[in-house]
Amino acid sequence: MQHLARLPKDVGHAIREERKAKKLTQKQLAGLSGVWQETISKIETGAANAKLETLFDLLAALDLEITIRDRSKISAAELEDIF
Amino acid sequence: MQHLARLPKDVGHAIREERKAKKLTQKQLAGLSGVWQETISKIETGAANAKLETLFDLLAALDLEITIRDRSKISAAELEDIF
DNA sequence: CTAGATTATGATCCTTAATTCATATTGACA
DNA sequence: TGTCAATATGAATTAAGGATCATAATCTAG
Repeated sequence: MQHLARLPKDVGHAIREERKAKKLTQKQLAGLSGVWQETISKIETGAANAKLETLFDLLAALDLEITIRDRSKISAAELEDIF
Repeated sequence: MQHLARLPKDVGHAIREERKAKKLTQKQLAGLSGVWQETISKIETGAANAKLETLFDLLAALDLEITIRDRSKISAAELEDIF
């Protein structure tokens, strides 16, 4: 799965979906990432405006990365449909 | 162009490259995004650990978006080579 | 329904980002 | 080289995130 994000809350949603897809609880992700469960909760629900470092700590623990690209680009989801 | 980011400084580099590709000065981007020139400088040079909201303000002004995906995915750069 | 796990929320403390102003450094170019 | 634009840096202030603890609310088997 790939997640498009244009707003901070999109990031929270993506984190939650990826965490659940990997069958991890917030507490487990906290252990893996070094970010507190309470903080993860706030980020996932959109109640926090996380810092980049915190975001990347979570992404690394979930084995995720981000790509930055023009909005006009053909979406990767479309490419995925092709492959 | 597409930029892979796994660390905060990668984001700064991407912002700088995209800003220059669009022939904008930091001051102009500041005007478009509402983020101060000084702050943009610090983010681009990696001297800041920006907040998500600030990042998205800059991305929106540059007409960029981010996607979150598994690290193991075939890179978009590779797909771009195909197309 | 109930117990235990999971997630959310609230308070305090500490740290740090962003703003703002001032200025220094660097870069481009006539 | 000298000048002006562009970028970087530093200080002070304000605002907000993250750590931490406590606990409430919610979800989920059994």
